[in-house]
Order: sequence, then structure tokens, then C-alpha cells
Amino acid sequence: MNSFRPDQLSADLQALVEYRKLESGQALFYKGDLAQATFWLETGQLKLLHYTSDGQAVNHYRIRAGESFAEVALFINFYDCTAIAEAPSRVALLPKQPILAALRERPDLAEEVMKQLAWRLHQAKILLELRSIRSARNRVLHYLKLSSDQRSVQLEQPMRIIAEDLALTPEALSRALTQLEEEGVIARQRRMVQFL
Amino acid sequence: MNSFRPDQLSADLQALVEYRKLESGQALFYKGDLAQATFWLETGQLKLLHYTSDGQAVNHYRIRAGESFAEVALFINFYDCTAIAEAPSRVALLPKQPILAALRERPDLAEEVMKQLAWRLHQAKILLELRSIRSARNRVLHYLKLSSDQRSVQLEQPMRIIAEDLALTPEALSRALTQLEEEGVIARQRRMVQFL
DNA sequence: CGCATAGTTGACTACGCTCAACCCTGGTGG
DNA sequence: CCACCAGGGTTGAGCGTAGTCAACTATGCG
Repeated sequence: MNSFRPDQLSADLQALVEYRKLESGQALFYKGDLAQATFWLETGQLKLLHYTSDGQAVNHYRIRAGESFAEVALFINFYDCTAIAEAPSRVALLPKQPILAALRERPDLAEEVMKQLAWRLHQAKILLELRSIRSARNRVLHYLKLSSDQRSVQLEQPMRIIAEDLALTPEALSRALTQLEEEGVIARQRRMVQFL
Repeated sequence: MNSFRPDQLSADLQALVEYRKLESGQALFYKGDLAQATFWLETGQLKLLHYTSDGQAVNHYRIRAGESFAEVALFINFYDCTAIAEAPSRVALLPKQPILAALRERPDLAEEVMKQLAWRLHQAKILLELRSIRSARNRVLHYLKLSSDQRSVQLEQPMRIIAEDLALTPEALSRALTQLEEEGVIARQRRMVQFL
């Protein structure tokens, strides 16, 4: 998760790293921008998303402090999604060409990057799987199972955020949860959900 | 696209490669199987997909002769989707551990794999984007734009396959196309579609 | 010419979205 | 201590659109 942690890079590479501060809501790059760097998030939180032609935002995934992201940028010319800060953030900009050169020299770094890319692809498939479930009930159920360690889930985020992740309206999510409860599939108390 | 073309591997690695023949419709691996190898498709065609809990198939992408695939398997323990032959096929099985070792020795190979992983991730995001368009009309339009070089598209595959890729029923696809035609957005003659 | 298959059209249904009202909780101030 | 308010969450009614199933048409092949 930290392939490009700058302090693990060689000194001459570190010298090329720039930092950028972002306000909450500010964009780091937009879909279609020329991809000139890959990144590592020092502090804060970002989300990667795109917009449909009618302006709806579609979330890909969130980046938390300590993670590198947009490794894909090393191998394509334009960013394929938009990155927006969800909290005040500080990001390390890792310029493309020097990093590519370093990858040729350092198999350990290359392996980290491969792991990271594989992980993201895996996650993307899981997301695709989730999103391709049509019914709200089953989509929510699948989501709960994904995020449950053993038999119960603590819903940390507000319902409207969870609804966003599920590509549902808050109303649809609410209805799906009550339905699952009525069916006796889950039980709820406050933000705690458990399977029966 | 051919990172693991066996004839480009060292002789001792080639010695470890096994081949497997598949009938049309036969599975190479299932989602959840222990991931022990990555693959290269010599001849034929495969599709990668998963099944929703109610048995619907959801396509990820197709593999054509000459492509390597399932590189992700090198870095995760279980396949995250199912691979099924769409035509009689011959597949090279590249065992995980020796390949991982080779990647540490050969930066050129590692770079190929990174490129391939990045490409797949890019494609997955494009698919996610397509699938997250709600209305059939706009989804079809987006698809047409994606697959059009300049102003027109030749629809090579039968409509029911295209509908599958779009996660629509053939009926919905048909209606969307006639609607776009009535709106004067596209014109159709046989399987040729052009923008107006 | 007749049949099989792909594609289209029609009628109906189901389900998620929209918008609005309502409820419940926690926090604030009188 | 309680009245008030604000926000997140829930419930309700109506609508739109894709799915379903069936009938029909067009195309290609024996």
C-alpha cells in the first residue's frame, strides 16, 4: 500500500518529489488531464470518481493517508478519473519518467507496484460485481457481507455516503435495509447490523 | 499484450509451462479457485465473467488469441472471476512461483506485466463507467462512441452479445437504437451505425 | 419453399428514482 | 428543564424506465 512512500526512495529520486496541499473539495487532477505523475498521499483523504454525462458523480474508491495511487498514470497518457480531496490533504507528486527509470533498476519497487496494480484491479472487479447486482435488496446484502468481519457490521459512515458507494439513493438504501430486517435476514440497532 | 508469450521466456521457464486444451463452453478456472498460475492464450477465445447470486452472468472482458491474462493471480490467492472458452482454445499455464522469480530478474518482463495490469485496470474503469450509466439510451450511445473510430461503427457481434456487454436485454438495446435513430442522433443500415 | 434463428415490437409488470412530508436524535438557549 | 431547531434518516405517493413474456417480422440456409 505504500509502494512510493517517498522516504523509501533513493535520495536523488526524493529530490524530484514535490508536494502539494489540497483544501477539502479541491481537485488534484481531472479525468482527461495529461498524466505526468503518480502520487502518494501523506495526510488527508481523497476520492477517485468520474462524472456521467448528466453530471452524476460515480465513485471509484477512496484513498487514505499512507497510500499511493494513480500508478496507472505511469503507463497511460491521460488520467482516467478525477481525484478530489475529501479532507485537507498533502500529496507527494512523483514524476513519471524518473519513477519509470527507477522501476527498471529496482525489482522490489516494481514488485510493490505490481502488487498495488493487481490489488486495484481486484477491487475494481469487486466493485463491478457489486454494481452489476440489479436489485437494491441484493446489492445492499452483498455490500454488508463484503464489509462484515464475521457476523456483524458497524456502519461507520453516514447513510448517504454508503448509498453513494452503492450507487443507490438514500431512500432506496433505507427501504432495502428495512426490508432485510422484516425478512429476518439482518437485525439492526443504531448503526450496528448483524446477520441472523 | 503478450507479456508471457512462452517463446519469449527463458528455456528453463519454458520447460515449466504446460498447455491445456479447452472445448467451447469449458471453464479454465472458477471464481474462488486457488490461483496457481497465470495464462497466455495461444489460440481460441475466452471470456472472463462472474455470476450474480441469482445466476446471471456478468461479463468482464474477452481474451483473444495472443493475449496473456489473469496476471492478477500472481498476487492474490484466489481467482476473482471465472474463465470460460467461447471457442476451442489452447492455453499456456504459467506457474506462479517461477514466474514471480523471473519478474525479479527481468525488469523488461516486469514492465510488460505492469503495463498489462495498468491496461486492464484502465479497461475495468471504462467498463465501470459504462455500466454506471443508468438509462439504456445513454448507455448505448456511450458504447457506440467508445467503439467508433471517427463517425461510424460496424457492429461485428450479434445484438444479443452486444446487449450482454452492455448489461441490457436485447429488447432494451433494440429500443434504445430505434430511439436514437428517431431522434436523429444516429443512422442505421444493417449492422452499420453512423453518427449524424 | 419452409424452417430456424436473430431481431423487433407490443403489453404489462416491477422496481428504483423523485419529491414531499414526517420522525427522531442531539444540541442550544431561554 | 424543557422548548425549539437542524440534520440525518425514514416513510409515502406517483412516475418513468428497463425487464419479462409473447407475438410477429426478417434473414439466411437447407
